[in-house]
Amino acid sequence: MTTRTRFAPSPTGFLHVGGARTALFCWLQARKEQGVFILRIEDTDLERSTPESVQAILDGMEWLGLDHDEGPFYQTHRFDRYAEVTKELLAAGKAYPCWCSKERLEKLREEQMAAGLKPRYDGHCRGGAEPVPGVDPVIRFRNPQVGSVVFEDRVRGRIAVSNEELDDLVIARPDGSPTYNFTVVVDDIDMGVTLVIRGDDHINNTPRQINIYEALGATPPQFAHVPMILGEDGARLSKRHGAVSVLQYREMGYLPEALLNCLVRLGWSFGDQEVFSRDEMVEHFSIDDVNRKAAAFDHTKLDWLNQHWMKTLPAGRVATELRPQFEAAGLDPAKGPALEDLVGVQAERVNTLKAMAEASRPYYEDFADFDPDAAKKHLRPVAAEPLQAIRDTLAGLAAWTPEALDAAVRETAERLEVNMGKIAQPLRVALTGSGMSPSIDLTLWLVGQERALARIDSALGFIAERAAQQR
RNA sequence: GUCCCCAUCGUCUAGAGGCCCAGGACCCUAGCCUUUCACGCUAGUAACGGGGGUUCGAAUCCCCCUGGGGACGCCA
Repeated sequence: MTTRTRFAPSPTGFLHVGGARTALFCWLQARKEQGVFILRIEDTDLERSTPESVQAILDGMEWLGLDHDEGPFYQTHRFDRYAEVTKELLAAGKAYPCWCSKERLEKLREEQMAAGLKPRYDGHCRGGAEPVPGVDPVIRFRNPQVGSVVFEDRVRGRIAVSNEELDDLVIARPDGSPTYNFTVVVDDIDMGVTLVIRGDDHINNTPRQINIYEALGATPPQFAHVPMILGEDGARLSKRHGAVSVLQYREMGYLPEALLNCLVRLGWSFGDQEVFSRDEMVEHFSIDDVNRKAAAFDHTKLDWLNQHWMKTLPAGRVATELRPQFEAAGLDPAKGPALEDLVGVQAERVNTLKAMAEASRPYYEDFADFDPDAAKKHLRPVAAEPLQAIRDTLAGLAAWTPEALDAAVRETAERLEVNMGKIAQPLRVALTGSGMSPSIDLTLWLVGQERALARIDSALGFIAERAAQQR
């Protein structure tokens, strides 16, 4: 039987990293077994679901490259189907209407808590109750009262829960709209899902869902409950941990390859291997190897992986992701070196694309001032001669290539009998305004001949002006 | 409160009774490389939560404790 997995987020917010990892695991397992990956939007909560969230989830999935084979299906389009199944259950006596008021239920809950019991519906209407005039009833599932539900979770192992712990859950509200525990079961049956991979906050729901499968005469799928992702402080990941939305990571300049790589290693490993390409993940991943412990999301590791992938991926691929960062930084890629060339030089110097765009500013637009510290240290009168010398050499250079530029700088230093530093540092400050940049040949290469000459002239002017002031 | 789940360096993890006085990676520190900043390379610090068992032998199996998380909705 072909494996069919599904990712079923509810559109009440963005796609966060926890959801993204669940989606990744579903996707990987399907791809690995050449199965089918289904996307389903669980939007039965009309109050909280928004079209923006749906779009954010779709965008996030697309950016990560987690493509689905079927769907997206929307539960709101399937209300007729749920109503139909509810009717069947009612007809078979496997569900019943309940007129209990919320007030009564609330009071019941409080009493049970006070008595040290687990709050559960007491079955007041289970035996058939008198309709309350003017009140639309909810529909409750008639859960077995004896025995226990046992299932073999593919990451947790055997889990057993006594039916005495469960109660008769609501499957339809007074207005007829269905509830979560019911819709998932109906959908997973209708969509032929064979393996349910989801967060372990759903473990407690599983036994009651299995009871519904059985009431419907269906064989439950396999389950795999993956541990949650925690924030860096070990608490459940939430907004206050900063970025949790996948799309925010794109904005911050992370590559999807890096985020995926980081996520896949949370709760899963393959020997000592840390770096995984998409293909390697598919090749080696197995849901059965996922461990049970909740893991904390580590941003520093993501930074490391991001840089790794910026250095490793084809420059053109990285450039594609870099382009939006230029726009965000207000930089025009047309006004400087080709982004592919830039990536080749900058990838090893920063760990996000955002930082790369920022660090590349001098190659795309003129800067107003020299960094005061760098200028003070390197744009001194003694630097005037080397700067003039290298300017003259550069002005006559026919080939503006890293090789030619490296040779030009070295020869000039040799000719003047000074250390490389004596010429490279002032030149660096002249070219970029700061004391930090790629190696001097590459810096020159990126700045370009025309700009380089003009900036050296500015620097020479700055030195002269400063000398005049001090005199 | 009741039920369920979890427990190896700061973090992610390897480890499925002897190969482990516990390995890798990130972070951090030191050194090397070097025209700056990085990259790279080398080295170092750092963990089996506690207590009982079982066993010739336990990080690995069992029990208790402690600590953490989750669920208990007419949310998903």
